[in-house]
Amino acid sequence: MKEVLPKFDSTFSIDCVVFGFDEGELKILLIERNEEPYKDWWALPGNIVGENESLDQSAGRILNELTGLTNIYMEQYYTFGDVNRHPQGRVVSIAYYALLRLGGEKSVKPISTYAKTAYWRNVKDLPKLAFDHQKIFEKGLEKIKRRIKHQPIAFELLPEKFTLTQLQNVYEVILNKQLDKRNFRKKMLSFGVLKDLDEKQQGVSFRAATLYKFDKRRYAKLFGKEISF
Amino acid sequence: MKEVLPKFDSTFSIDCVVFGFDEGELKILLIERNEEPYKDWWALPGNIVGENESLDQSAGRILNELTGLTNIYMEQYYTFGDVNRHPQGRVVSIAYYALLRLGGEKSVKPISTYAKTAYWRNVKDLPKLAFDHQKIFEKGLEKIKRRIKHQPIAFELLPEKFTLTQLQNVYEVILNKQLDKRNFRKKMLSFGVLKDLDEKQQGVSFRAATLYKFDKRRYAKLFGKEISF
DNA sequence: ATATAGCGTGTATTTTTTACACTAAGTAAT
DNA sequence: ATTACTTAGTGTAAAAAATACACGCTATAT
Repeated sequence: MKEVLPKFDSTFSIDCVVFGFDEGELKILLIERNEEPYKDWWALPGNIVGENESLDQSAGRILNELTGLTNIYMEQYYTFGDVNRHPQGRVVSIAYYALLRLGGEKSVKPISTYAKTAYWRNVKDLPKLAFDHQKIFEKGLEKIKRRIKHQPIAFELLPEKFTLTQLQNVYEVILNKQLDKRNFRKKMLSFGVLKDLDEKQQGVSFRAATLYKFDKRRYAKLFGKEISF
Repeated sequence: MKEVLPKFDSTFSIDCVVFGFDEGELKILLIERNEEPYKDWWALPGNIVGENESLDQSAGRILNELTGLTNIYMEQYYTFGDVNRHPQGRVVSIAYYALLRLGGEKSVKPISTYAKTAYWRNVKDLPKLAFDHQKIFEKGLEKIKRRIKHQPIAFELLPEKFTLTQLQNVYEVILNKQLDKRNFRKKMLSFGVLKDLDEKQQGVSFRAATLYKFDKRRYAKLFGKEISF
């Protein structure tokens, strides 16, 4: 059976742009490579897809190995296949972006076997990246810029309970522009997918804001009625 | 060098959803397979990516082999990588959609070495497809539904000179809903990217409509000012 | 001359988006 | 307790965009 398919010296990998939102900044997770090629360079976390893994599984595994977390929100967005993108042979890379909650416990201490270190870096201040990872990152950022206008992905970057100001910050930093506070709140609340928790922020040194929660059930019921930001 | 990369029994292919618009209908190009697996089944045109081809090149080649045309508008939109999607081994498939002008000369007589036949089929009346091609098609259709609202892709489905009614038909058939004629025209013309050619339709048995052309230069100048339909 | 089929056009209403600034509430320091 | 400070929370008016809606015009065919 198998011999029917031509085999080249080729393989495929997954690369992940892992976004996190922390202290008003949009960050991504970079690793410092420990192996050739591009040893000691900064790179996006990624890996070869296993023989018996689907692409989504593989991306999930890579994120789990890196963060210890499961059930991370992620989405495939583009596949990079230039012939010479990898110096050691033909490697087609399927890119995923992931969105992570950093708020609160700051739980994400990246670990990885194949990397020396892993750090969160502000997307506005990235080092030079290995391979074509700069391009992969840029396309990923573009993608979430577009998607945040229609899909409720902003919540994936926030703790379960969040304030409207925090939510607005996420939109502002991803869309890279200031939004009007009153208009933002009016519109956001008008979608009817935010649940007022009758609860206030804790531990802030000023007036505490109301906490909200994204109401997935309500959103699901709106069935495709796209949020249009 | 190369031995550093693990090699599996794996390869990648391109599959194309080739859209065409003809006589008010949205169609795609299907081939009848001439080889195992799925011999005699209908399938999306596709092929293995060559060793020294980028993905875009490969998609271009496949389309060229099939239609004889070059410079077809196409766009990669998703990669399908379930472990068992191909019965003969691990084949990850990168999907492209293509948009073709069928109007006028009806020039596209599909040919292919690896297919018995190729036919245009209305998207509303597709046969059972090989592999996971149904899924690939559906995602492709979704994609252009979404994209036609923001990008000037409708023109790729029309001859260079077209009437506003034809343009409206493209939107209607892709969005799968009726649009108001006056509102459509008002909005479409307001973008300022249609050039009135001072020319009328020929050979129609009723009042001839004005022909328009998509003005790429003007569109490019609007730089990202997205059309929002 | 007449029938026919699609072309081309404007206005009023509703909805959505935008612009804009002050008071309230809680904390921290004195 | 008073004060200073910082962020929360709120409404309205104007502008822009989206929608709903119907008929005379024009070229062709007979």
